[in-house]
Amino acid sequence: MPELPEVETVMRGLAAVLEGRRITAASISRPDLRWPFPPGLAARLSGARVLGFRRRGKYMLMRLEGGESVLIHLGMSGRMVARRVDEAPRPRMAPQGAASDARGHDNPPDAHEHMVIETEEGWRIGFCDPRRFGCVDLVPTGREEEHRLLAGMGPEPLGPDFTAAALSAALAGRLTPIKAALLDQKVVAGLGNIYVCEALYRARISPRRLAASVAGARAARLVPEVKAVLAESIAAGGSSLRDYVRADGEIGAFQERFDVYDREGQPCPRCPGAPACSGIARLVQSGRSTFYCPRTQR
DNA sequence: CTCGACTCCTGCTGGC
DNA sequence: TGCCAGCAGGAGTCGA
Repeated sequence: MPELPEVETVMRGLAAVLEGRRITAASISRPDLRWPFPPGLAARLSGARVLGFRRRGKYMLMRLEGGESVLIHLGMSGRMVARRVDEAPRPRMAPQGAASDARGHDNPPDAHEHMVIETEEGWRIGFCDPRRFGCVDLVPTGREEEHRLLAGMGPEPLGPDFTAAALSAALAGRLTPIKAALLDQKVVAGLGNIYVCEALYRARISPRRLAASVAGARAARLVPEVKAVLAESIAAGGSSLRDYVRADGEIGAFQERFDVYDREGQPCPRCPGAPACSGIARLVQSGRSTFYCPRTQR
């Protein structure tokens, strides 16, 4: 489930292969993902040189020569798989080893590969998205922020605009739990379920706390923890859960460092042996799992 | 305006 | 050992 660090990692992988290169071929294998592909996408990609990449929240923007940028969202299951054109597809990477491959029921490696582009240097990039929650669109370069999916998005959490004061202002008056508010991309761009849980844990803030009450000292605690957990994850190459794989096919390592996410019942790293701490708890908020330490998060 | 429920989709997991 | 229900969740949409 790509969140900001995973998108950043994928984007860096793509940039290494595509930046400054010319796209020699592009193809689309179905009419839509979450929404229809823009008309003529394959034709507009073919022959264009890739000038650069940037990221906005969980969106990647690939700038093409000719004044257009490609907007890409990986959704929940999106992967970018890069390989040489003349290379056989590599088997899908199984998180627990190759055991499941032997049963023969697995999809072929290229299943759900909905968009493919190739470069003059012989690279072939496939966008796989089994659940098809991702999307691809075209937007005029320089006007990306006006795109309906980017307009109104909150500050970049790693940027200078994401401050305690800005967060407090965004949360003022909001009666929803802080957990839900941080998932709102209009409050801050790029956080998902995993990093919200991790940041709240680090900041010792209860996920159930009223968003509006996260101001002052609490906001001042939370903002640096959000930045830290994201920066650490990017440095580790993102986290890799289930079907998410980096552009280069290697899996990220950050999931080994989760303090709370998906660790229900395990000891809280912050209170080892504390009799009052019953370990990491799980609760469901707006239909999603939240993991936290009931003793130290208030 | 704000918030929560619902929806999309497929692969993986766990319980029987 | 195999089957299948249930869960996973980003984010737009809609109804209260």
